[in-house]
Amino acid sequence: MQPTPAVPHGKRPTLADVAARAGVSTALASIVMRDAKGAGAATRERVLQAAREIGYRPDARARLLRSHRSHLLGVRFGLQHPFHSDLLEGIYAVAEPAGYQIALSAVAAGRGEQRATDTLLADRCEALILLGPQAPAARLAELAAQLPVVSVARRLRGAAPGVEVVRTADDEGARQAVDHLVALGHRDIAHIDGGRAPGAADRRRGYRTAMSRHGLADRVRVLPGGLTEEDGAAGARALLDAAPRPTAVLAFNDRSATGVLDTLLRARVPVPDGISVVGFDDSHLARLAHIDLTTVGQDIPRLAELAVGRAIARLEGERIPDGEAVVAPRLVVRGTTAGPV
Amino acid sequence: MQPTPAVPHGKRPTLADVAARAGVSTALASIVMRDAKGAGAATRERVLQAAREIGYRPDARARLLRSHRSHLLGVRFGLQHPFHSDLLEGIYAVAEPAGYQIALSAVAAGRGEQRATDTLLADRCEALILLGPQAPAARLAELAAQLPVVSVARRLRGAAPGVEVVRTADDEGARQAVDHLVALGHRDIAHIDGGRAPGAADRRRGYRTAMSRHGLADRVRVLPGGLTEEDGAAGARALLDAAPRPTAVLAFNDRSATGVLDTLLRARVPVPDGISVVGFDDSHLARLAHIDLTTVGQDIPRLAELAVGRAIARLEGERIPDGEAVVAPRLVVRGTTAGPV
DNA sequence: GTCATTCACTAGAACGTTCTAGGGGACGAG
DNA sequence: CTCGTCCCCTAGAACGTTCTAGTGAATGAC
Repeated sequence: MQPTPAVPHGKRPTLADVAARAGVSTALASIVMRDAKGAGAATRERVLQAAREIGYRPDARARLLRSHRSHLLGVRFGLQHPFHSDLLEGIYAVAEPAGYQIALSAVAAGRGEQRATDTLLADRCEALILLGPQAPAARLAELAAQLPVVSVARRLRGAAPGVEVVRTADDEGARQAVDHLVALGHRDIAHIDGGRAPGAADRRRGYRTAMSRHGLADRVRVLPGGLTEEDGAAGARALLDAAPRPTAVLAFNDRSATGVLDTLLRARVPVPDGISVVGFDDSHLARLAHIDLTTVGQDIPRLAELAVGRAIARLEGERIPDGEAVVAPRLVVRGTTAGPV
Repeated sequence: MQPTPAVPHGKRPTLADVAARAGVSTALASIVMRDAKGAGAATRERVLQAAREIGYRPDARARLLRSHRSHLLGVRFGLQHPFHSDLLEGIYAVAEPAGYQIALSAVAAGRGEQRATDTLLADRCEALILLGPQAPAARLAELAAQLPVVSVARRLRGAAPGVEVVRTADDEGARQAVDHLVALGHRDIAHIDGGRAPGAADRRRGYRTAMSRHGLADRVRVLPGGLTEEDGAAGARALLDAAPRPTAVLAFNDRSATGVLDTLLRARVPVPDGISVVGFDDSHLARLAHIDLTTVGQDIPRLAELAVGRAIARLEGERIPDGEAVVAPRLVVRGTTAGPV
């Protein structure tokens, strides 16, 4: 027999039940459950015992209702973004040890950002962490007037006062990729971009300036792309027809790079000996042995730490260094890059 | 100027504020906010106007604290499973129109199933929907003694009384794949399995019985695999060395199948003309034009609908048909299967 | 012996809602 | 005119917890 819950269904045990069973006041029971000081050792044990026996669980709602602080961080994320899942891992890892709970709200088909935000606000979150928000800056500013808001992985140049921004230095990442390729001896380096995706403009710019800095401004070739394998594949097909054919490609992200690799493979162009390929994100995909993609990694744990840190800092009234928190990316060299033949 | 929230920070407006501004009792304001009957049209408008002006938002916690029902379904999911994300899409789509809110809790590194469950219980969820739970059946049964529990995509043969089970007929899916390949003329059909992954045993069994039913028991070949691209790639390498080389492969899932495709491509074995490949899941991956994988699709919307439906049925006291809810999969024929040469 | 201090504990209010019970007024039926 | 109904509305309790303000006893300082 497992320890009988003693309360079959319907009404769950309350603090008053615990107190009654232990023969103390609810206030004291509360003290014990919160592990606050003000209770004797013997009584403490007696209360805990009583709680265990009747299977008591504190009611988070009542608890938050009464306490002034809720210690609850609302995180809004997109269900279809593996990158967001990775960030969430990091956010949990930082927030819970810091004494903050996480309330999740997903953006899904038929459940827009606004809707997802509303439930977080209704849940009395103290601050909002928005992963890759798409809403107009004005809307974010409006939110920020009500509570601390952190935008992760979306650039907002001054357009949304009060919103904390945490992001990767996308331009710097593109620069690192170009530098790496140039160091290997490449000169004809193309970029299949991410269109209007967040970060795409910065990566495009980083690619352009890096090329110029190497005196390769005339070799700049940007192909319109997007964030899926499909976009990468289409870009690669366009590249194969081009003359002169570039010897290296920087894709917008790993998914796109996978599409590039696939197209090259089908066209019997060896990688990296025929064409070098660089991705962006260092996703699980890139690490797979049979893909083994050279890519620009985002420092996800650091992004998560900064996001949570800024939110908490704002809540606890600390002054925060002005401006965005920009995290440096790091090139991960694997098997898809080599010198040109 | 945007509509000034009138409450800068700290204290958010309460129902009493709305009532005071509209010149009515809080009870009446509550009626209006809940859209319940018992308020005149003019007053209703006046209250709504007041609420709008001061930027009032109902406090979900206080609301749930008072009402006997919370109409809150707790959903536990794994951050690293795209399949769970897809299920969540479906769950939101069904639950919200039915008048139920969703509380999410993620299983992440350093945040086990137990911990994830605890927060849901503390939030006073009325029922739990667990996606791919790994906990021992006894633990699930223990939970089920406290509140309705639905396990999605994990088989529990009678070991956890009180737990509702919703899952795909994995054996049937494997059968459909084999039937399709046999109809195309294949006889040497291999299976790269999923090891200990949920569903793997059923798919293995389905493959075996289908082969037998076609009189191909002596052609059965099961290779040890897993759920990643890597596992599929390894299995494919083993197949290429085998004699006689099979003309078709059923992979455990799409990720595995992608690994198979990659290996075949590298080995210059044309697909489908050299070897046919079938996946499982019909993930986004499979649908990509340059992969175009024939695969067994799980009916995700249906799984979600059943999961939510069972949870709600249990809550509202309806009698539920005995046994598991098993959803039929459906073969999606794309470009990676054809007759043998 | 008196006073302050500390400690273990308690009564009761408070958090922001919803629910129960009921109070007036208007209206129609008899 | 009286009664019953219906409609709009309100007072006050309740939900399960934490917080504030204490109470009484024991301890220690002088």
